[in-house]
Amino acid sequence: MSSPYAYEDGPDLAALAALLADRTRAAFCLALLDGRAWTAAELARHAGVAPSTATGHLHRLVAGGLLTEERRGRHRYVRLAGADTAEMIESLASHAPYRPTPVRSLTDAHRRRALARARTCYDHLAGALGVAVTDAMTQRGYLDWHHGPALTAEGLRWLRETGVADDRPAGSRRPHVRTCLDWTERRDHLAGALGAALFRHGLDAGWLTVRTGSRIVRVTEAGAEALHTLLDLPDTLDTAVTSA
Amino acid sequence: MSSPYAYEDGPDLAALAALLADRTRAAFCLALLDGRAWTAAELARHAGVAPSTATGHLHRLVAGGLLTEERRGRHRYVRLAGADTAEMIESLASHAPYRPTPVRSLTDAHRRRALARARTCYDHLAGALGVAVTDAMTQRGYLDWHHGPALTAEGLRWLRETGVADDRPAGSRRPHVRTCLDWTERRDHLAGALGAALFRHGLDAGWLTVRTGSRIVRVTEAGAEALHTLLDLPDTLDTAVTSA
DNA sequence: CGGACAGTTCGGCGGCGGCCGAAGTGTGAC
DNA sequence: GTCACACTTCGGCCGCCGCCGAACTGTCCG
Repeated sequence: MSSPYAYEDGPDLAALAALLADRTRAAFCLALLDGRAWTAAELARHAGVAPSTATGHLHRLVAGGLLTEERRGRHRYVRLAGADTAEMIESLASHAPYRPTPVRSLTDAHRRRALARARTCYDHLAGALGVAVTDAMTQRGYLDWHHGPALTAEGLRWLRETGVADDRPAGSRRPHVRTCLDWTERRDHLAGALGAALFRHGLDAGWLTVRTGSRIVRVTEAGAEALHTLLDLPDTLDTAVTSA
Repeated sequence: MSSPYAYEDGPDLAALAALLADRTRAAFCLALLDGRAWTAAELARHAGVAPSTATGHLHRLVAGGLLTEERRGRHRYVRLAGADTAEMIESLASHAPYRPTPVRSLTDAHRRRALARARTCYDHLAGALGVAVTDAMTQRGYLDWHHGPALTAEGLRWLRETGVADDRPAGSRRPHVRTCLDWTERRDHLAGALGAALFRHGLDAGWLTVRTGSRIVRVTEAGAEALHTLLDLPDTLDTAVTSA
């Protein structure tokens, strides 16, 4: 019993944590939370390290199962291994201390405000807008939190009427309704398969747009109108949503 | 944009992960998942390091907010900061690779089997028994997974009849029904406030016992009978539950 | 074929951090 | 008062690992 680590069977928590315990690798993972596949060079530039350094980090992350890679020609595309990985990272991030950084410019300030207002969280909506949508769905009786988050019968009807394609693949083990702690709002927003379906619908319907390479979500005019009629969200999303 | 880390505002994922990225600290946290308060010396012996080494690690964990400490006389008691911290660690552990260790003795084999059969997971039940209870509650219609885990009306009635004290403190933000990935079974078991209430009731009613300093849960004779009549679990828990 | 470019491998440097033992501080028991 | 003991602080050792630049491999394009 006394020899060091001898009876340390069980999950190798330290090995997993070590993958995220480096600033550069953490920056990679946070960037990849946008759900896209990035190339090694993109990530290297993003984190401010040399390509050779990025290579090593990516090897470790892929070997550790956090990332999957896809070689295409001379490019190495890399993405998060799956929704569960993304949710693990988000959940970890929501427990992590916030690192304040001085605002360096006007565009920087704008970028941050936009990110706090509405952004993607892997494959669903986050930020003030994500929380607002979740709240509105609750208030209108589409979500019930009494015994954990759940979709109500009215919610199901509402989804059908709205035309949200919420069919889960039969074999999928992904939870349907799930919450995800929003790290700017410090409150739950809707995640899981339902959150993803909702967000996908928002894109398909032309309510939301996302610029490639960014997590910032913009609401179109049609989107503002839809959110107003469907969920009573204020038209003046820019101001109203930001203040909350 | 290109200066390293300059725009790295946001959650400091790496700092949090670094706390868990060391074998000794990870062993501390996993041990503390039993929900008890441990002394520094106990943890040091458990992990096989010198007391002076443990001191340093505990300082970091407390400073990082993962642990809280309580000085009493010449002892320093330390415990997980809360249920959310415990759940974060459990969720991380369930994603971590399993580290196989050779079985070293007969008692070791017994200990592992007992741990896989039934153990505590911070403040609720885990292991094969935890999963079996969750399954039985689902099969009898007490839990509904169709739209995320939720307690049904029948489930609520059953809890009342059984006498489980499931009153949540009014101000609590802790989720009521929650799942927790079991790392031996690789399936969900019941967690959250409900899982804790259920486990507490099992202890109070004399159905379950836990030896101090261990996570192993034993089912009493009365417990086996109760689980049989209440949930149709087989009497022969030792054999039946183990095989699953 | 040659040049541009993405990614990789390798060697070497530097620093962080985990480990210990020895010595020191405070608490509790007798 | 004296001893035992829990914990702490400090100094020093050692190894790991993150970083880079330079050289190399392979792909795409003209």
